[in-house]
Amino acid sequence: MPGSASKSERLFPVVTWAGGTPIHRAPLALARRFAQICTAVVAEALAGEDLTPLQYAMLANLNDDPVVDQIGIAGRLGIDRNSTGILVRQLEQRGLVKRQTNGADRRAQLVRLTPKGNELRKRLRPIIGAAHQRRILSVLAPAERERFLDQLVRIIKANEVYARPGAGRRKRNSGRLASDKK
Amino acid sequence: MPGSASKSERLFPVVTWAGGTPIHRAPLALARRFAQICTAVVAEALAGEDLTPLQYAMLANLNDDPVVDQIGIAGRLGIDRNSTGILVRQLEQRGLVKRQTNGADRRAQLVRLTPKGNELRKRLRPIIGAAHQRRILSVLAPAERERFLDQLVRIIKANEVYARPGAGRRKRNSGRLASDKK
DNA sequence: TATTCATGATCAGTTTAATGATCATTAATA
DNA sequence: TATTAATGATCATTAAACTGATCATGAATA
Repeated sequence: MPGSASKSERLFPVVTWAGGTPIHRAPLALARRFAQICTAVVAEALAGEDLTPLQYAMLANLNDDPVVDQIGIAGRLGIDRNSTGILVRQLEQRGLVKRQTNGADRRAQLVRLTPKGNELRKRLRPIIGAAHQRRILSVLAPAERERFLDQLVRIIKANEVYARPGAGRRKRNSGRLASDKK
Repeated sequence: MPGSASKSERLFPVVTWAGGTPIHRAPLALARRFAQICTAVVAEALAGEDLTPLQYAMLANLNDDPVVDQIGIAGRLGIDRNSTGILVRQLEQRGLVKRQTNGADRRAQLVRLTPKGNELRKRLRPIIGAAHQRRILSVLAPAERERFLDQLVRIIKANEVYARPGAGRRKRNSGRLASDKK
């Protein structure tokens, strides 16, 4: 039935192709692909370093403010505090970060880069930055790049309550079927 | 040492705040948050429907071309074929899609919406579209919205080889430590 | 035709990152 | 001060989505 497309179908048509595959021109579908691309580009730039993109992101963030606890890191990376603890331990075992209990608040584990971790961060940062530029932003005209990042920042700031880990995930047992053992 | 920021630090400064939390103004960090937001917005709009955002995305995509095999669906959603099979089975058990073996190629499982599935899709689509508009795109000036989506599409098209599932993930056992049991 | 390769699907098992509960410590309040 | 609530971290477990192997079928080639 041509001409019968609903309003939302007109707003987010299904005519966009990536490599011959139709995808929806809607924020959710585009955001998923965009994040995949950014992750893959960074992963490629990290090849041989034995670091995941998230581990790299943690190194990069730790430089900003050298004394952060794990809750602070979780907020910066957008992951939950448990995953953060696992990630910190992995990097600690490799000697890239160290933990020390906060004297003032002995619940908190303050995390900081070791000299070795800082060396690695300094070496990788221009590599990752160049990969971002070359693979992702170079598609946009130079004048567009800042505006594009600004738009992303504005969307994120306006929706910070939604920028949390675990959204859309089923809670425990909520998907349980009647046939499952109780 | 003020003024000593490296080139990549100047390109992607660490001065952006979302809710008081500093995040990096770099594609990877922004893309992660952006995808989180889109997922959470859609999940909220789907509250009470017992559908994950990905399940909804599959319903929405199945309408475009009613006869697709699971490999085709995987490509459209940007997930691997195994996850696709699991997702299809979940929706099949709820009577939203049905599978039938292709007569011409009996390897393939052709998936299509059932009338019930199509009803659900038609009911949800404007709800999801409105949530996208209200929560995400309304932040941008009307004239910016199309351009923003265009920019995302251009980045995706130019990097389709990177738009694949599983990037940045460790291969089996590659993270094994010497202390692990063999 | 027989053999080899390619493709769609599924099975078994792994990796990542989440949830929910709990412990230790700190802050707030009766 | 004693009690209760809040916070940072960790433990045990679950959920989602992946990898690698395998099976069935189909296509290409000797």
